[in-house]
Amino acid sequence: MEKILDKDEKWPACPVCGAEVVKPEGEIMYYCSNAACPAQVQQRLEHFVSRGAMDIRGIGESLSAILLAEGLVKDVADLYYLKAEQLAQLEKMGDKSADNVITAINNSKERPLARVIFALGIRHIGAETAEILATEFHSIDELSNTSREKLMSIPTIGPKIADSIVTFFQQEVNRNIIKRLREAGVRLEKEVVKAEELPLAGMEFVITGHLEAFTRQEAGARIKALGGSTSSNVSRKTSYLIVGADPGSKLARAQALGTKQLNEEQFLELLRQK
DNA sequence: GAGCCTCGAGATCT
DNA sequence: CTCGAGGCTC
Repeated sequence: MEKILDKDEKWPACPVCGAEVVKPEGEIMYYCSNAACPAQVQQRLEHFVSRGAMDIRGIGESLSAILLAEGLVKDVADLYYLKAEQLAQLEKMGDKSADNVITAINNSKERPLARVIFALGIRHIGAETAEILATEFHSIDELSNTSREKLMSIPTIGPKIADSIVTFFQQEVNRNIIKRLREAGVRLEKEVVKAEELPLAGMEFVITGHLEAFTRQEAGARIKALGGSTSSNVSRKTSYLIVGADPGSKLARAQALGTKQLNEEQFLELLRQK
C-alpha cells in the first residue's frame, strides 16, 4: 500500500547528504538517491575491500573513511594509484603499515573474476550471483556488453537483476572506474586455471544409459571443461561410471571391476561442486 | 491457449 | 529476487 503524502508533507531526506530518498516499489526501505552521497561512497569502498570481494587486508571501515576524507581516494579505482608515501603521512600510519597496505592492494589485482564482479557492488549482485555470472561470461567486458535478453536467459537471473546489470554498465562513472582498474593492472578476465588444478583433473568417466539433463556430447563437454576425460569403455582406469536410464553392458563390467558409480543426480551434484 | 496478474515457496541480498 | 502454479481475460 503506497503512502499518500499530504500537500505540504515532505518525503524523508537522506540523513547524511540531505538528498531526496526513494522507495522502490514493494520495498519498505528508503534509499538515498544520490550516488555521490558520502555514506554511499564509503559503503562501496568498504564493500570493495571486504573479505568476500577483493579482500584487501589493512583497509576497513576506519581507513576507508580516512582515505575519503583526505581526498586520497574518490572511488575504488583510486586505491590502485595510491603511493606508500601518501599513506605513511596519515595519522597512526608508519612506513611499515603503509607498505603492507600497498602490498595488499597489489595482491588483490589477481582476484578471480567472480570476486571482481561482486566487488563492483552492482545492486542485487551478491556473492552467489557473481559466481554464476563468472561462469557465463569470460570477462567484465563481455558482461558489460551483454544484453538484457541474454542475461534473462540465465537461470536465477530475472528482469530486476538483468536491468540492474545493464544500467550499471551504462553509467559513465562505472565505465570509467572499470577503465582505470584495467589500466592499473587489475585482472578483469577469467583466471586461467592450470590443467592439473581443474577439479576433475586425472579422472576418466564413462557413461552408460540415457541421461535426462543433457546429451552424451554435452555431458562429455562439461567433464572436459572441468579437466576430466571420457572413454567409451570401462577399464581399470575408469574413475566413475555414470549410470543413466536403461544402462547397457558397461554396468555389468563396472560391477565386475568394482568401478565407482554415479547416478545422474550424483553426477549433476559433482558438476555443481565444480 | 496465449498473455497477464497475483501469490507463495525457496534462495539470495542488504 | 526468481520462478512456477493457479486464476482471469480475451
